[in-house]
Amino acid sequence: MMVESASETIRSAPSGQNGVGSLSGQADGGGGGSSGGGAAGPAAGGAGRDSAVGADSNGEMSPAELLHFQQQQALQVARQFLLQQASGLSSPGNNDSKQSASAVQVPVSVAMMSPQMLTPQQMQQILSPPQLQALLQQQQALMIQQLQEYYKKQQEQLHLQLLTQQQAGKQQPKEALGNKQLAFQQQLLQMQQLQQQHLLNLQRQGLVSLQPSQASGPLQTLPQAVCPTDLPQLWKGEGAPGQPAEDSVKQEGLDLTGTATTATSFAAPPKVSPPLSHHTLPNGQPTVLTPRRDSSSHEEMPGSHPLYGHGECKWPGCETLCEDLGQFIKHLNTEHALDDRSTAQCRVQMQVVQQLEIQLAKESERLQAMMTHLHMRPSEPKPFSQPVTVSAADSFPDGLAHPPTSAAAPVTPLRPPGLGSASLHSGGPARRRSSDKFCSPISSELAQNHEFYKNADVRPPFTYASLIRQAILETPDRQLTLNEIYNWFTRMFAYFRRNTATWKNAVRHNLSLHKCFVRVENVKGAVWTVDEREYQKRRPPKMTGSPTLVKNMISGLSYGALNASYQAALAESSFPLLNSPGMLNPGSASSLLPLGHDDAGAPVEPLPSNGSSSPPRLSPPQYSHQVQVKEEPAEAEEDRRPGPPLGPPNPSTVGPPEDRDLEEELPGEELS
DNA sequence: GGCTGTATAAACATAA
DNA sequence: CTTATGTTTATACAGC
Repeated sequence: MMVESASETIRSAPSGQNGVGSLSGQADGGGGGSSGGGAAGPAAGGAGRDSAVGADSNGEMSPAELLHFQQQQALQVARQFLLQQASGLSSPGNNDSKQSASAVQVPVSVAMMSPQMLTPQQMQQILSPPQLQALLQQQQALMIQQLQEYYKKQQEQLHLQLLTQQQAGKQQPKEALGNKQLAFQQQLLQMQQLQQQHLLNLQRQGLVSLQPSQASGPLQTLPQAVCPTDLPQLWKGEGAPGQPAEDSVKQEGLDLTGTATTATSFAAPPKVSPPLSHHTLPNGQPTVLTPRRDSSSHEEMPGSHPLYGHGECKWPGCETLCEDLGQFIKHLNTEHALDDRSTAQCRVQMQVVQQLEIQLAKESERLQAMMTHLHMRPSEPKPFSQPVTVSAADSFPDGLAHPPTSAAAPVTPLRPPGLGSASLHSGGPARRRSSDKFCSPISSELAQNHEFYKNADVRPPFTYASLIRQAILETPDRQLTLNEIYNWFTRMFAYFRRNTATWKNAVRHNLSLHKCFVRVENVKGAVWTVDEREYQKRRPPKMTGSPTLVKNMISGLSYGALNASYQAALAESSFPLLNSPGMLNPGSASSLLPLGHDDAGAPVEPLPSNGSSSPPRLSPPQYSHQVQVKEEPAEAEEDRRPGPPLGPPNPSTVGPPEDRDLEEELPGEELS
């Protein structure tokens, strides 16, 4: 093999991988990645990772860095403070608890994802509290002041412009006026973006070092919520669908809060995001990721206007169609001239934006609290005293792959409960067989960590097959085209927003390889469906019987200190059935192991909040029915025996005909 | 050490 | 011709 050189010519992704060890490297520390050459793998991977990561991932920080981070934190705190003031929801206690809580998480999630950046929480751990506090207070005050000042100035400026324009009135040539208004609009937009940016920054608390640059790339700083590749999307959201600015905000909000918005149609940039590119931008600049055309889409194009998109005016409440920019400008000048009405609308819009921002802040905070509550043990971070270094090194041998991306796609302070660490630990690819089975409750796990996977560049601990299945099952029709599957992947997992060539190939490979995936010719082409029976059938003996497996997993997961609650969480996520989802009781951990079967019970899997999918899933029989609906290559007939549409599937193959509602995760006990 | 399941990579085939 | 979609084959790993 040694196809490396060859592959390089074919696609950027592969080459990047080998060279940098993004996917493969991180996967198994060279295991999978080294496929090209057994011996060489590890070595190469190791070298690459060391050199790349070593520089910036070590836990130690220079004084300068510390200061930088402090400032960043101060900035964020200030922003938050501002917001809270605005919303009247100042809850210092809340804030504190949140921070301390996140501090605990940091080690794993953050460290793995962005070794080179410490979160404020971590900073706190490193610095002495009094020190930090003094600094923070100082800077906070400063920042707050500055921010307030800034906003004030902006407002004044706007006001001024409004006035001048009013005076200038229509006396000026239309063009001039148009320009002025344009400038005004842009400024307004800029300001809004700035504010949004602040909010977003707030959201990705803990992350820093993104240049708070201004207008140049407002949204670029909103990392974790949006993967670089999604930016265009976001912008489109704002600029295209003829939505007022508020909508864009909403979108972002959605993103942040967890709904799958971004990648809806996310057209993965055709093989353009080799890991390498990420690496080159440790600071999170997504530039590389965004192909020219993408970036251009949101860059101010010569002939574009923030209030003009998709041929129509995007002034709030106005959807007048305009042939071209010129016409639009005219329209703008006539319909939205500087009058009381427009000004008022402007103000309203500002308020809307503010409200949304506040709302976003609140929701974000709530989410944070929820996550920390559910996933983290408020316990002391003692084990992580040196989180970054340790975890980065331990769990992610190749930390390299992550930093970059994480930088680009910031890291969420959250971390997948339970499995999260597992996945992180194994790092790799869904390559954890056990995880697969064990994770069968994928939907539940997914539901719980939906947010996490969506934003964090962490490889989900599921096999491709299970992911594909999940994607398909989440659909009302239970069928998806290949492209839709791709989209689901990118939408649900930040991880799959890169290395597209690799995982897409894997997806296709899996679809073809596994009998459980059935291709059905449809009116609009071919779609893929899941043959639940096959799927269950192929599943290996559940780990029910093999405590060792479970044990191993846990031990493996607990790269060190896994406390009971954590384990509980882990177990919970793995065996949702046993524990009511949502509540983890530490004590339950022990009970989990025994339980066995992931599928045993059933069902209830909380669906991903994204709702797009139909929560109510069909029971197995129905499934099969549906699946069969489509005619299909009779080939595997005997195997998958379509069985009567409704009738109990073949007993032999399908254990519980009656199926409890178990939906997907059914049972595997049938076999055993 | 053999099996099995999975991940990756890649060569091909085929249809749009 | 290019691209997307599918199929297949080969190799490497991990767990049993």
